[in-house]
Amino acid sequence: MVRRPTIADVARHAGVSKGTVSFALNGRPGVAEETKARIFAAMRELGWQPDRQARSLRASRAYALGLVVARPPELLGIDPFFPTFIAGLESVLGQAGQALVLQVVPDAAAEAEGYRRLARDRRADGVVLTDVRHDDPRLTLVAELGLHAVTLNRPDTPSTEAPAVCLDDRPGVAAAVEHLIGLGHTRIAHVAGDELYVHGSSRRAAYAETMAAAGLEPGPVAVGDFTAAAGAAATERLLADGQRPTAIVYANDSMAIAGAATAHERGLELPRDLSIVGYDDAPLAAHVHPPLTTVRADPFRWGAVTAELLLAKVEGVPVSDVELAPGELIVRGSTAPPPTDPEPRELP
Amino acid sequence: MVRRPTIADVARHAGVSKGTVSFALNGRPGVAEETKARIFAAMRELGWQPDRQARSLRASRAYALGLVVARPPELLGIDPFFPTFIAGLESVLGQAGQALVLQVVPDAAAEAEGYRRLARDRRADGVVLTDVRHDDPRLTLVAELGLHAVTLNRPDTPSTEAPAVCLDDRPGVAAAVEHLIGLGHTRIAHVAGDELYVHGSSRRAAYAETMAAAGLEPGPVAVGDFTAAAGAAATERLLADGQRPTAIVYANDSMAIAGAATAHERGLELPRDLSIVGYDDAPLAAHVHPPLTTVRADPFRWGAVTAELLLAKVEGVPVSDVELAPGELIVRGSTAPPPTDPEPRELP
DNA sequence: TTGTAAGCGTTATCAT
DNA sequence: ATGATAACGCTTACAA
Repeated sequence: MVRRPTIADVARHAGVSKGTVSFALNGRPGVAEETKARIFAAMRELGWQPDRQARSLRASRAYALGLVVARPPELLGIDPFFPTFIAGLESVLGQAGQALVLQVVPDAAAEAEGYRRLARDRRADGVVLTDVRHDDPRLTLVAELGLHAVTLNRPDTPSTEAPAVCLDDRPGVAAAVEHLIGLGHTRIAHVAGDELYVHGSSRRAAYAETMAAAGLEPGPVAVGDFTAAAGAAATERLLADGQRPTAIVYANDSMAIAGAATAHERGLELPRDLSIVGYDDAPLAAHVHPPLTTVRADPFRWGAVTAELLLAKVEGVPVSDVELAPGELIVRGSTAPPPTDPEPRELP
Repeated sequence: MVRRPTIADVARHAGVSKGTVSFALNGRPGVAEETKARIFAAMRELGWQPDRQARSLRASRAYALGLVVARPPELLGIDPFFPTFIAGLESVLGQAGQALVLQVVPDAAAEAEGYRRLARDRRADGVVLTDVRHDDPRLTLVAELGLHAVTLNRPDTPSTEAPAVCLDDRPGVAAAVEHLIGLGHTRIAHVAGDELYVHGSSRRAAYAETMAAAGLEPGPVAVGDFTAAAGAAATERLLADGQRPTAIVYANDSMAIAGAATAHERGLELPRDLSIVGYDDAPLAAHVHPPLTTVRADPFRWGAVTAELLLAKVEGVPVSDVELAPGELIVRGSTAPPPTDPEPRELP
């Protein structure tokens, strides 16, 4: 570990003062072209880069963004969203010389503590708020903490402080329901995600509205919490019902895959006896039996755009909400016309 | 945003000098009990906490650990390991007032660049090396960069510089093979992970050794890369074989689940016609059809222990390798005795 | 156009 | 036992 060169070394090498080097570096007016060239040559020669820690102290900036992920352990491993979203964030942050500081915590209380730590230790200049909840308390929290923030999709009480990066999940769910209706289904059930979250209830609303728009009675709805176990339990409830649905739209792929397994266990054959649709297009979706019809969003791009927006906001650029292209329906083998007999066959 | 108090404010408030406050804070000898009490009272009263950025500059430390995850996008979303491992890291780092800076990159070249950035920007004091490869070039890289490091499992040329946190995957794979042998299987195939990685080849070796120890011919081995698509393709190859295996041991759950779907497509019924075993116990493993027999390690604990070891190393404490309890076999519905007819039934 | 010097908030080294 | 003062490496008034 050799001592790394400082701005003073560069200044000495170029025969100028520290201040001049700083001005040249940051492109301020008032440095002659010729000296500027000499300074840059010295920088290259010494391999000097401004020290981030010194700059951080001086500017009181972290040059980093924060992300606190609050997920129960079972949900963590299966959600295909986060890793790809983070890769998207990173694709922008890396270029910008910024870092991502990540926290993974089990629940909402620990999450709040996470934001507090981020602010107290000046680890991040801004944070990304994912999994927006109804009346989300984090909006006021981050405002108090003086952290810049952006939300993924709009909270129900939009904050003027935190712009939203929106990827509307309703068109995808609507397309799924319409696809099933087009196949001839009329008894279409829904396994919703946790209604605590905006994306849980917006998917549910899209389902109900699309059914209603087609003149169909919105079928039974079972609420899960996005985990595979909840998807299995919800499917149990729906299938035990007298008027068994011929199709089920799930709020995510994990629940859909677990639901398919549950249907299998009950002796149903998919998609002959039951059609199912997921949401996310998880990497496994194409590789289960039958391959899962689902909705594919673009988490990578979502991450990239989120990073850009938040960085701009941190820099003081005025920003406003961004709308991304909605996810598209990917039709695979888990959907087919409903059974032809007027009444669904009895369960064995 | 009110100006936060500095150590000078505390000193003034307590009627001492900055130096004395610092000594009291860091528990150095040479501060009278009575003044110490006065100083702590002042700290509490003003709500002062030492500023991390100033401390970082002074000590030339980041008070953070780094993790660079290099994964192809398809593999990212499905690997149940990372999120839980990170949660484990976090459980220790949070307590210790440290942060985790994460990078997610697509390939090995970007990964090296990631470590360079971490070091150049002084973002992390140490890094975790996951997915250890044979002749892993990262060991010398991080040494050059002056980053402390620990590896997950031992590289084949163990570095004295970077201790390893080991969770041997061989006993789990051996238990899987023995379980199948106990059920009466003799033609047991293996779908290996990428042989580039130590955990790819160690699982394969454990499979082969256990077969040999039981006096069985190690069956065909197909190599995948841990993705679902590769698992499906590998399974195709194994099933197309004349002497079709009656059981397959996969190097991870993603490939196993995809393999099960492939077998289904070919008209096989699981576990009657084919038994399969995975590795990881992904959250979905218990919720596919049939529920997957697999090996469960403990990524959370692995993360926690890794963080402890790496922090100790950063602090200059002498450390050595740590061995964790190996994963255990979880028997579910995807394994059963082989078909009774002497020859496996013909494929339709 | 350039140099000087004063911060940013710590910790460490000297005195006292 | 405590106080003054100088780093750490940068940015930015202000002077020249």
